[in-house]
Amino acid sequence: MRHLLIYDMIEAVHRSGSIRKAAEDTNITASALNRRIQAFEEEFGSEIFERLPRGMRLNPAGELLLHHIRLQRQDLLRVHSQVADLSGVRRGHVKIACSQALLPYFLPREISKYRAEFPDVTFSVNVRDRIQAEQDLVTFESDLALVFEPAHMVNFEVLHAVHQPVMAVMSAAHLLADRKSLRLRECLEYDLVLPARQFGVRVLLDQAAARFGRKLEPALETDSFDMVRHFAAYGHGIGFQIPVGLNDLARPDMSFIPIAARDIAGGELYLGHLKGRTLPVAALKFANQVMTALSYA
Amino acid sequence: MRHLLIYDMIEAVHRSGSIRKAAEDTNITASALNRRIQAFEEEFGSEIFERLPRGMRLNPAGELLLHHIRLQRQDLLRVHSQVADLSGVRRGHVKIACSQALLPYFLPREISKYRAEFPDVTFSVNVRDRIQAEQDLVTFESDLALVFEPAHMVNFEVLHAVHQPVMAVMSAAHLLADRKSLRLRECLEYDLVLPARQFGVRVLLDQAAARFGRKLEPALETDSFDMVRHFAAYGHGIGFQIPVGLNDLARPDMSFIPIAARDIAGGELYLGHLKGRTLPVAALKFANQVMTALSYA
DNA sequence: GCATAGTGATGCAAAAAATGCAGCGCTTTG
DNA sequence: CAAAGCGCTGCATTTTTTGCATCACTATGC
Repeated sequence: MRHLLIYDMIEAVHRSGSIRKAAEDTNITASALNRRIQAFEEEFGSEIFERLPRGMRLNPAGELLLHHIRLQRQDLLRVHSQVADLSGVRRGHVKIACSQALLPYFLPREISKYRAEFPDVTFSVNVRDRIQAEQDLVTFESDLALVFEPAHMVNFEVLHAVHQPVMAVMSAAHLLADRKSLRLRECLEYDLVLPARQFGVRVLLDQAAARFGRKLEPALETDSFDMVRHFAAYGHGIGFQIPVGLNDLARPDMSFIPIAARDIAGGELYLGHLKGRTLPVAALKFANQVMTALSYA
Repeated sequence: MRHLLIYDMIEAVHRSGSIRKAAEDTNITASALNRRIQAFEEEFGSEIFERLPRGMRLNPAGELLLHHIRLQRQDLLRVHSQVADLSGVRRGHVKIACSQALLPYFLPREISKYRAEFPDVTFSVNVRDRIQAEQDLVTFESDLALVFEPAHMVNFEVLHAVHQPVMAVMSAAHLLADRKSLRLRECLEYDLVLPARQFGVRVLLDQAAARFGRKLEPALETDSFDMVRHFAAYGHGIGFQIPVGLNDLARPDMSFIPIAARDIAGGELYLGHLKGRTLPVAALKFANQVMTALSYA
């Protein structure tokens, strides 16, 4: 959109931190770019950049404007997608920020299912912890977030929530593998493989352990849920995961056993978007599909 | 904002229904305007106007775009007002759609109070019935709506609600003027002056009368709440109003008596804005003031 | 302590885009 | 069937934007 080029330029300057660098990205001369920024500030009624000896930085007014620009752009995208929808074409792009737990089974399955019906809809999936996910929504980096026990929820509008107990994950050959339920205390007798502290499951585990005066000392601490599963599968250790990230059928060599609710109540997996946003058609339809999938999981 | 001129042009064409008429409003030639519209449609990827023999009309895609344009413009206004706020200047403009009942005392008082603190904030007040008010929010004609018993509430995000019993309004010399409470049945013995059918108070009255098999036959039916008060004050009739529109001190010649709750439960006066909107600073601050005023009314 | 490389700003001429004018083809209206 | 109103378009003109060269300034490195 030619008339919104100035917004691209502002963002380019913001990203690169200097007019000259931004000029290259924008395929324009530094002088032209400089004058457009100046003209814009003149019209806007206030400066939006601080002029530092090393370049340009957004001032508070610029930060506010930047958010408007992003909102504006995303809303225009939504209009485009709705217009495409009018003419019967189902196009669009859905951007998802999600917890690692959704990657192995849940999201691939849901995305395939959706694209089977609407092959012209494309997806981006960004792995984010529960703090980053909300930030992603604020910057319009993602349309939807699917996270376990999100941290703030200030800008988060919940579309759906589903309860997830904490599951112990171990080799099918493990001594405890045939149990229907496990007490947390029993697990502590074995090597533990735990997700890093920024993850929701870990927080729940730490809290539970603290309640009976223990501190968890994992044999392996990792930020990869894949690693948790693999280490548990091939060693004698015990890992922890939430059900949505597990699949009995795919792993007959492993055993997944819920931790007794009196030890760890579990947490909520939330699907949501930025408060007050109107989602593009494609994102909204996909969100609806995910909601039913979560309900019958 | 020069780069958003095309939006003004689109709106001008939409308003006037033809390029040639819109060209005059825009201070531009019809040919130039025509080509800008065409260029925009080209870029946008689809036509936004239907070409009729008598002029131009927005097609569905155009309607969607128009809403985006309005949202975009209002959000930019909000940014401006927040930027002004940054530099310590409290500027802005607050647009209110409200019921007639708020006009005589409530809004003048609140607006004065607000402007005493921030004299550079200006206001527009549009009198709207409960159906129009919501429409006003959707078209961004107003930032805030303050209405009694709104009709749909689909696009309405409630900030505050306060209960309002229905009050009988009469001359201080009226036979019933000294009562502490009135049954609806008693009022029906006298000449009635009622607001027209689109108003919330009237709806409540009609419903209540219907419950004991009566149909209200007003001596005077009017769409002016002022008229209701004046007729009641100078005749022997009885009018009806909600408390927020009345002021004992200002009218010692009149008497305001609540109708028994078992006859008419009353209704809610709502303060709200368009669902999902971020209000400009000034509108938000004023809304907060109104909320406290309503709470202690 | 001074050269260097980086920054944003600006005057001026060239290039590009937008505009105004006049006129075409069309449809409805009286 | 003429008149009036509509959107559209070719062409000359005006306005705006751009690129180049250069200035003034400030950290950084030797």
